[in-house]
Amino acid sequence: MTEKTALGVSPQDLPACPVETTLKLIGNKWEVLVLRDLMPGTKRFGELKQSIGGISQKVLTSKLREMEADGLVERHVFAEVPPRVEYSLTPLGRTLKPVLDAMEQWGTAYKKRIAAGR
Amino acid sequence: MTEKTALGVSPQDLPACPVETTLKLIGNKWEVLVLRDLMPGTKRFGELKQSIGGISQKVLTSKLREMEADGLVERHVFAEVPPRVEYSLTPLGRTLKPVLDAMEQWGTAYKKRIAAGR
DNA sequence: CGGCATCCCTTGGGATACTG
DNA sequence: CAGTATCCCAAGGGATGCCG
Repeated sequence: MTEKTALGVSPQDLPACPVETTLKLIGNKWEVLVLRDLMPGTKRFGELKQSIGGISQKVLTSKLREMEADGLVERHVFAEVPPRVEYSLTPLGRTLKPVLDAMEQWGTAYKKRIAAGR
Repeated sequence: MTEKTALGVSPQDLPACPVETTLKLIGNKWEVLVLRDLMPGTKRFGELKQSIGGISQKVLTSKLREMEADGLVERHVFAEVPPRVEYSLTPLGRTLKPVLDAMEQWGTAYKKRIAAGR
């Protein structure tokens, strides 16, 4: 890794194929679901854990850290008792909306197909 | 699992969220890459293994079987010596093109971003 | 060539307990 | 509440060898 950018990503580390590049950032199921749940707006850690469903807090924490390092997610800590931490998408993270939308549309169409018995 | 369809998928098994439904079918890195490489057209097993890159034939075989069971991929065996097996997308598989396109476009834009040092 | 079968290892990821 | 720290397990996935 040479010549790091602000995001900690150097261009040479990225695969030649754009699709693989995307997979590097959101190739994991949990990452996609975090994206989906933050797309509408800011959420607290606990809310996120609940809305994703079935994720342990250890994994959620690690995924959020990765996505933060990749510049997709922002973390805001409030100096309160009890502590409050809010997560939101960065502008870069929000640019992934078309991908999420495509997935949502396909899933919807697919379910109609299945329901129709095809 | 009750009332199975021709694809072996029953509607009740699908998550309520369309995005999760899509993830069930192509939530894996390899599955996305198989899709990408079959999108242009038919490929033989060996070609696929090469073009995907970094996948073992055991994993490729298992992923192709899964995708075949899900109705995304078709398998054509030719009775020749040496044997030839060709894989192609089904009409259903081809409907995933918008998702792949969205990922490709995002990856391209992201790499420009990184190259520009942002 | 295109598989299975087998062995084996790394990793993702869950559960629990503890802390600021 | 939002973590960190352990422990532990199951699954993903690589390598090799054999077969039709």
